[in-house]
Amino acid sequence: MIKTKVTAKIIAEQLGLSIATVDRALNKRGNVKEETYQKIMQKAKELNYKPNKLASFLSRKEQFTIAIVFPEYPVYFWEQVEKGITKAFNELNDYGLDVKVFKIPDQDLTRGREIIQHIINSEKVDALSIAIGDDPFVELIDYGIVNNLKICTFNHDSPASRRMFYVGSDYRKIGRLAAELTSKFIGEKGEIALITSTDTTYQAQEKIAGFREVLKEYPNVEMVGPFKIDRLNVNHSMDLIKNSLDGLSGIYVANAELSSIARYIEKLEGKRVLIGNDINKEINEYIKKGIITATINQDPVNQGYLAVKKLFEHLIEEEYMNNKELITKLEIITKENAQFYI
Amino acid sequence: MIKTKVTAKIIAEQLGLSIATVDRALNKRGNVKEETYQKIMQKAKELNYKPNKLASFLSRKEQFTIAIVFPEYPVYFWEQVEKGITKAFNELNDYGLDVKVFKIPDQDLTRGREIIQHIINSEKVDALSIAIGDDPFVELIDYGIVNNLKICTFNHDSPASRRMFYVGSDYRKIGRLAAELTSKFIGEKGEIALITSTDTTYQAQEKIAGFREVLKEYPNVEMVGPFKIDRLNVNHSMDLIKNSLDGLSGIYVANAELSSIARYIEKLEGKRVLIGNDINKEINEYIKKGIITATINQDPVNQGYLAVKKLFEHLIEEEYMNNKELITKLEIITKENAQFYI
DNA sequence: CTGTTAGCGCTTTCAA
DNA sequence: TTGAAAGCGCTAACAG
Repeated sequence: MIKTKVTAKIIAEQLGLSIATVDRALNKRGNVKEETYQKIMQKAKELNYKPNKLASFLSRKEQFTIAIVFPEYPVYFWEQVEKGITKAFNELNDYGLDVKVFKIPDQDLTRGREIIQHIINSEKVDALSIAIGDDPFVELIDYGIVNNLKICTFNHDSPASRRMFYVGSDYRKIGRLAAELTSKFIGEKGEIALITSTDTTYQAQEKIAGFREVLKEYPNVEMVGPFKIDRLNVNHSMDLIKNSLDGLSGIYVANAELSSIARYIEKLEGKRVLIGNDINKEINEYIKKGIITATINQDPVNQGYLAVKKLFEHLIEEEYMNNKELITKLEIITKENAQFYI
Repeated sequence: MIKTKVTAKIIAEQLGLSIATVDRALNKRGNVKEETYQKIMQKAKELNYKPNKLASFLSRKEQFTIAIVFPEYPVYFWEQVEKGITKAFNELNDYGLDVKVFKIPDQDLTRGREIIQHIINSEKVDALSIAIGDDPFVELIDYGIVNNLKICTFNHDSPASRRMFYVGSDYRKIGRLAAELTSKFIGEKGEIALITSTDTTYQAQEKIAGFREVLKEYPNVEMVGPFKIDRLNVNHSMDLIKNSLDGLSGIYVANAELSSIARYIEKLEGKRVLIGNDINKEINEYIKKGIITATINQDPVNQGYLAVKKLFEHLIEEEYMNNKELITKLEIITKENAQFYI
């Protein structure tokens, strides 16, 4: 049995209409008599018509440009995000997508503002994905939205803004998972230090809050800290809290200094559970050595991928998302499954 | 600056040639004078020409059919695999892919042989993905290969056959990861029971071997078992080993009866670490209750997706894979990240 | 409201 | 060894 593909042409022929009319009906572009419209739609359903995306895109010859803005630090994390961006680009380039990547030098929010401002004003971009933020960016995002840009945030949300959607982790859940893992690995009894960074971001706050929430479920586990570590001077910061670390069963490192801290911990006496976030080669080495017990991965590749892909789908109106949150999954990495993430 | 897309036409114009000649050169289809060929290739590189996949597929009008054969049991696992298959189908249907799904009734290898035999003889299929196996299927696979079918295995390999590649877990690694997790969760000290099924498959053997390997790294952890559980009579089988379970710190369930066993364990006195494989709603409930500590996920959706996608890429000769293994990742699921997998 | 026509970028005859 | 022409399935003027 030969299966003839059902195309708009087939429908047109069977109904004695022109392809143009069929096309107008199928795409609800109006200018079709109600009666004809019904006939076409019915025939389409009857034959199980599926429009061919390739042909559609090819003939429409639209071009879309998505700009994507994110920080540089920590490098290993954003490199993985960029892999996902590249993956989405390769997948969608033939469909008319162009992607422009802007990396913001470490912590330079002013530069970030300038770049975004410039992108909006250039009017050469259809959509924008932003991973820097906190409050000062809300008005900038809204300004872009008013100027007809489609904007989403990723990795780092600005919920107060009018961005269309957010792609990334739920940081409270990271904290929750960290608390669960650390508690279970220390045998649900003992003290856990929470280490964070000197700058108190919303994300860091959320992690701590989540951590505390879950610790309540473990009556014999206590948290000490949070201890703030200066990322430019990890060893010194650690020296300052060294005494507090004695007798602890576990440590959760909520900032990006996991490997430096692992290096420091390695030299200390005694064994303790060490949990952190994300992964790179260095972290992997400490996992192999048993210094780091486990790490929580934010699926950075997928974050980059979705930040582009979902925006593109939004642009072509395939999926319409307004004020949604696309929470990416949290993966637990230990010695025996680290190979899959590195 | 307006970026003109570089198409074969542009190259042709700039070189004063016809599109046909340019196309022949670009696709190395011969019948082009060496000199002309060089000119074209150089120009293509100079302009950074990238062929448009959509146009290429549309004009080539090839159709491919992939058949995919897998068991029904355990249902929740194969449902997830099927989701991945559907995802790949939806993604590639416009490119000319058709997928035919064959589910083999529980354990009925004879039926499996018949179906595969029939698929091969029908000559209506270009490629075949098989997830049932062990030795008796080797000659069947080789027969298909001889008959010009592209064949891969997934989830369940037949390494002795001439299949082009395998997509799925490394079962030894599952066992290894299970041992690491259980050991760490029990505080690296105590006895762990390993529960498996009555039929001794290669996969089960591998898991056990991996489990033993890693336990050696934990001097204070001992394994008891493996205990074989009859899946049609879980409670009875459990009753038989109930006494051995007293005083154990942990249990690793390597078969597909995790939720039944969790239900049984729930009623026992005392608390122990319980680790298993895969996830469904019922398993998730026991994770939430704290009966199941963690479970190891084989990424079934991705297995189904890749089993189709990679075969398709092989068919269109985009990626040529011979005798390769595509090992899918192992994910650790606990209470606080289970929501992402259900 | 409907149809005709040209064209997206590439592939494939067929003829020169 | 090269080129002209038709066509994949859909869309977008434009004319009627």
